[in-house]
Amino acid sequence: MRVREDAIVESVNRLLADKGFDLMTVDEVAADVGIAKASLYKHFPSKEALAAAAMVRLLQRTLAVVDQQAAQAQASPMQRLEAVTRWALELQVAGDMPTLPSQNSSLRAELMAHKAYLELLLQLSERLGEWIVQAQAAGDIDPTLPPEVVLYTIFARACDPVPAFLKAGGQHSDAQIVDWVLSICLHGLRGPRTAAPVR
Amino acid sequence: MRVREDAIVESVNRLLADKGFDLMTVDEVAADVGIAKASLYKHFPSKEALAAAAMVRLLQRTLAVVDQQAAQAQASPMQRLEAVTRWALELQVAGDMPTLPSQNSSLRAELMAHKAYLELLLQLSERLGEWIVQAQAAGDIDPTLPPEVVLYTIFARACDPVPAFLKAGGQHSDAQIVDWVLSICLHGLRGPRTAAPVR
DNA sequence: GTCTATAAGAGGATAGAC
DNA sequence: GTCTATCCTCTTATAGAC
Repeated sequence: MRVREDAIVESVNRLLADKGFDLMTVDEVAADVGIAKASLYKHFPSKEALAAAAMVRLLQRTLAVVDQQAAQAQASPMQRLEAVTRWALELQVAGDMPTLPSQNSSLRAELMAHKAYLELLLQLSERLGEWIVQAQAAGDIDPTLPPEVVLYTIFARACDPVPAFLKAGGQHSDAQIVDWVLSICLHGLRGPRTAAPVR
Repeated sequence: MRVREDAIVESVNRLLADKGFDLMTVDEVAADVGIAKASLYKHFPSKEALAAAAMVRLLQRTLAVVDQQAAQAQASPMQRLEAVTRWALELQVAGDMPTLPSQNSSLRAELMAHKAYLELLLQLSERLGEWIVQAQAAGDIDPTLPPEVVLYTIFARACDPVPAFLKAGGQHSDAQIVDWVLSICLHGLRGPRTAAPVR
C-alpha cells in the first residue's frame, strides 16, 4: 500500500533528523507510524532499507527544488546554487533534514547497492555540477577549486553542526542562523567585501 | 597505573576517529590495548567515560597548540586562529581526530557532568574567543558576525565531512585538501580576492 | 589490577496465526 | 498485511577467583 509506505518514510525522515540512524530504533518507527514492527518488515526488509527510502525521498525533494530554480529564467547559476543551499539549510534548521553517519558500514553498503538512491544522487550531482562550472566561469566561484570540492562543500551544509549549535543557544532566529551559515559558506569568515581590502 | 591509562586513551582516540562512538565497542578497545575488558572497567567506569577521556586529551593537545601560537610574538590574531584551524584539519585528515555524535544523549549527559572536560572546553573557547574579537577589530573577520558564530564555525572544522570525502576520492594530497578546506572556511567558495570585484 | 565467565538488556529480525 | 510472541545476536557491564 503506497499510502502506508509514505507514512512510514515520513516517520523515518523525522526520526532520522531527530536522532540519527544509530539511535533510531525500528520499534520507535513502528510506534510512530502506529503499526506493529512485523508489519514494517513487510514493507521494508531492513533498518538500512528504511533509511535508504528516507534518503531517496530527500533527494527527490531536492531535485524538485533544483527544477524550480532551473525554471527561474533570470537567475544566474550562482544564485541558483545559493537558493538550493539555502533551502537545505532551512530544512536542517527546521529539524527535517535526515542525517546519516558517514561511518556506518552496513548502511553504506546498502546505500551503494540501492539503485534508485545512486541514480538520484548522480543526477543531483550532475545538475549542481553544471551550475558550479558556470558559476566558476562567471567568476562567482573560485575557478581554482575543483568542482568536486565545491559540490562536497555544498552537500556538507546538509549536516553542518553549526545551525544546531546556534539554535540550541536560543539567541537567534532561524532565518538569521541560515543567513549567517550561508554567508560564511559563500564569503568565508572574512565576510563579503564590495571594495578592495584596506591594507 | 598512568602508563596503562594513557595507552587506553590513545586506543580510544584512534578507534573514535576511525569508527565513531556508536560503532566503537568496548571489546574492541580492550583487544586493541591488549587487556581484558573487565580490566578496562577498573580504569574507566563506562564507555562514555572512555570517550570523555579521549576528548579531554584532544582538548589538552589543542590548548597546547594554542599556547604555541600565543608564543609567536609577531603573529596576528587571525594568523593564530588560522594556524590552530589548520592543525585541527591536519589532525582530521590524518585520521586522528576523535569525533562524537552530537545527538547521543547518554554521551552528552556524561560529558556535561565531566568537570575536566567542561573546564578545558571553556578555556579553549575563551582563548579562541579573544583572538576572534581581535581579528574582528582588525578587519580580518566580518565584525557583524557574533563571535559565537565564528567560534562554532572553527570548531565545526573538526568534524567537517569534506576532507574525508576528498580523501576517499584519492585524487588529492592531504596538504592540498587541508588548504582547500581552510581557504573555503576563511574566504568562502568565491575565493580570496585581492582586488575589487569586476562587476 | 588482571583474568574468565556470565549476567542483563537492548534491538534487529522472524514465526506463525488470522 | 497485520498482529502477538519470540528468537537471537551483539554489547555493556559485573561477579568472583587469583
